Amino acid sequence: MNAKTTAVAKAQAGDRRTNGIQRQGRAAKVVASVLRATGEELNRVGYANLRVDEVAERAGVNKTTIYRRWPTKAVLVSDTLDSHFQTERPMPETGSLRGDILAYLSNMVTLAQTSMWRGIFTALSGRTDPEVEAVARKLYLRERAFRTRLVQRAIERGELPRAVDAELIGDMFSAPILRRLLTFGENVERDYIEAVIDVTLAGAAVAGVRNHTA
Amino acid sequence: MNAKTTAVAKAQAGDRRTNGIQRQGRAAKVVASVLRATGEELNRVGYANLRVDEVAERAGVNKTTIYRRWPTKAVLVSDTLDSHFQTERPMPETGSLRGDILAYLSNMVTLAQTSMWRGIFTALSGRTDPEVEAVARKLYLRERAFRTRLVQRAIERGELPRAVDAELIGDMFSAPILRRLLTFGENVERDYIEAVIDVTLAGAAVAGVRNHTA
DNA sequence: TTTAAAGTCAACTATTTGTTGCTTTTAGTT
DNA sequence: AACTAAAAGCAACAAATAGTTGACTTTAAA
Repeated sequence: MNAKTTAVAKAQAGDRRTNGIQRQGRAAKVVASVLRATGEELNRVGYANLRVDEVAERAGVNKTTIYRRWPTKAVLVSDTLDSHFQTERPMPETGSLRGDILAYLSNMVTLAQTSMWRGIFTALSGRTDPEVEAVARKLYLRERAFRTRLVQRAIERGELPRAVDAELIGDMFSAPILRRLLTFGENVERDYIEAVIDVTLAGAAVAGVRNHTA
Repeated sequence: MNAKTTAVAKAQAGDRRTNGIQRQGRAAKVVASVLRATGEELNRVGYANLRVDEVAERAGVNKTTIYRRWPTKAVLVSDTLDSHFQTERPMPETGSLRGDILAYLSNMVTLAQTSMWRGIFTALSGRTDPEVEAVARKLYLRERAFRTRLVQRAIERGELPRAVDAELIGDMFSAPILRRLLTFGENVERDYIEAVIDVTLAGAAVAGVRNHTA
């Protein structure tokens, strides 16, 4: 699926007539440049209007070069998204669940304001190809797990009752924010974020919150 | 923008040599057939892969006929969405806010399971054209206002404190459900819906929930 | 200096959106 | 029943863009 991986693997294999791994410097430069250009174009025109020719031009590279590495536009975008989700975000450590959630959501809103991430968010909303959908799903599950850990820790510290469904609480404080960020690229004010957190945590604190099975 | 409206207006205008409104029966049949076919194709292949030729074939109509009424694919889809949002949904009247919200969300989940609405939801997520985006925004605002009214009524009945932000509460019980429905077409179980409602209402009941400005 | 991987260039195919001119059908009017 | 104008059908287009191919050039490592 990932043409870059394929190319690297082929280079590493190298038969008798091959002199080992080569051109890594040049290849790395091209890959980095194309992925960056894809992200920028994504931001400029969105997924549906992304033109491979324009990505090539912005990257200072020939269209053919892109097609030799990435078989389709979908794979190119999918790889671009992937490359930006490599870095694991650090778990917030503010001392309170409320502070941790606020840090998590503020970080998300900040990211959504950078041009690169706007492009990525655009692609995630407008996805229509299986490859891109797969990346979106992976990211979604990763973020959900991250939020669940955040809440679970707080339960273990005794900040919330044991009966609380950590995954559900994670959904509840993130969904209204994500919906506004992703659906129309709306800005989200800090007051709104805090209000969402307050209602969620007040609701979670009430004993007897039932578990759901999912 | 809406080519159908334009055509009807032209027919009604009618100069000396025109014999008034004509062919309404035929025109209506074609419009209905094309809009239905568009919804069905939307469900089958999604917005990005929608082919006007295939819509025409499914509608039993020539491609040219579609282009004469709807100038672009985006307008066709936009009109299709519009035509399915005409009917105002009745306000639930179960006697309690919890019941009303449950009815509202259950109805939404049920709609999302029909093939026609799956298509519409697909288009709403994958929108990339201004016309389609405009319809999506209109629908979003309408639903939000509907939910706000639902909560506001309950506040006036004394079910929730006056200080509660009705719009925020509406966002909070709907966003997690909509996110699952729209983002990946996931099914949403009744337990999950009830859990979301319980946490939201418990949180809202706590006095001193701050208002946000938005 | 040699060599093979990787990039460039230009020309190509295939698909799909949207257009145009002409012909045919249809439903209301006479 | 014949007439007429709107609207549908049909076939042949143009334009944009994804993706391909083969011949040639550049690059970095041995």
